[in-house]
Amino acid sequence: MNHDPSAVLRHRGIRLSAHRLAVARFVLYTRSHPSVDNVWNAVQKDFPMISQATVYNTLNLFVDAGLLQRILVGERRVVYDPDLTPHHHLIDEDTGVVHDIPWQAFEIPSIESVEGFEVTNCQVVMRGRKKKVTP
Amino acid sequence: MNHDPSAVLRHRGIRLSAHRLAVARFVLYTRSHPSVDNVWNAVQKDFPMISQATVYNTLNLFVDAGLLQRILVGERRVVYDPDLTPHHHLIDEDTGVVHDIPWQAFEIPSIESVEGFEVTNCQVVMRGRKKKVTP
DNA sequence: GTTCGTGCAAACGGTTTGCAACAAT
DNA sequence: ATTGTTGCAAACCGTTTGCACGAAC
Repeated sequence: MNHDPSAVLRHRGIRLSAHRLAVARFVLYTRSHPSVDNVWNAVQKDFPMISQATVYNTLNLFVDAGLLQRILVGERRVVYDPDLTPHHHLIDEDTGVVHDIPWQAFEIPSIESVEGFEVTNCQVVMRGRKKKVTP
Repeated sequence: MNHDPSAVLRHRGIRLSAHRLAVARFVLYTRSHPSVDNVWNAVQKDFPMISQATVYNTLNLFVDAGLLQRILVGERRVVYDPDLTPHHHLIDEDTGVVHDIPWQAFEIPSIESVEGFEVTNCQVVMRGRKKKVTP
C-alpha cells in the first residue's frame, strides 16, 4: 500500500490540489468508514473553507478512479472505504460503527457464477449489536 | 401463506380501506420486487386517484406490521418484498430486475454470532449480468 | 364527536449541477 | 488561451409531513 497520497493521485491521472490532497490524506488511509460529512469535518480542520460540493466531487472522483469503495450501509447512509479487497461489513446498531468482516468468515462458493449470472459485485451488510459477556 | 388480503390486514390490526386492500392485493403476493412507483402504477389501474403519499404511507404501514421487507438494492432504489424468509438478492445490472437467491446458495456459518456480535439482520446484495451461453 | 384515511402541496435531506471566478498549465 | 478546480446556490429526487376534509367507528 502506497502511503504517499500525491503519488497515488498522480498515478491515477488525477491532478493535484490542496483540497484533493487533504481529502486523500484522510480518506485513503482511514479504517473508520467515514461518511461524506465525516470527511468534510476532518478536512475542514486544515481547510476551513472547503465546500461540501468539493468533498462530494472529490469523493466521486476517487471512486471513479478506483481508489475508494462506496458502501451503502443504510437507507440514507453512504460510507467510503479505501479497502478494495473483498470483505463484508457489520454495522453496530447501537453505535452506527461499521466493522470489517473478513471475506473468509463466510464460505461463499462459486461467487462468480450464480444461476447463470456473472456476479460483478457482492455486498454483504449485516446489522447487530455487541453481545453481553456472561461473567 | 394466506391469500386473503383482508384477513391478513385485519390479523395485524390494520383497518381496511379500498386503497389499502388494493395495495395489499398487489404487493403482498408479487414476486417482482416492486418499487414504490411500481406499486403506485399497479394500484392506479384500479384506483386512478390514489396519491403517492398514500402508497408510501401504506407500504410503511405494511413494513411496520411485519408484512413486507424493504430491500435497499441501490443508491436511490428501494424495493419491497413480501417474502420474509431469509434469502439473498441478485440485481441484473442490465435490466434492473431483482432475483431471489436461496439462502442455502451460500454457506454462512454461525450467522448469529460474528466476532462477539449478535447479528440481527443480514442482507446480501449481488450485482451481475446474464452470462452469454456458449453455443 | 372522535378517530382515522386520504390528497395535496410543502418540506426535508442527501446529492448533483450550472455558473462565475479563479488557478494551473 | 485553454483547461481544470472551487464555492455558492439552485436544482434534483425520493421520501415524509402538515393540513384540511371526509369517512368510519
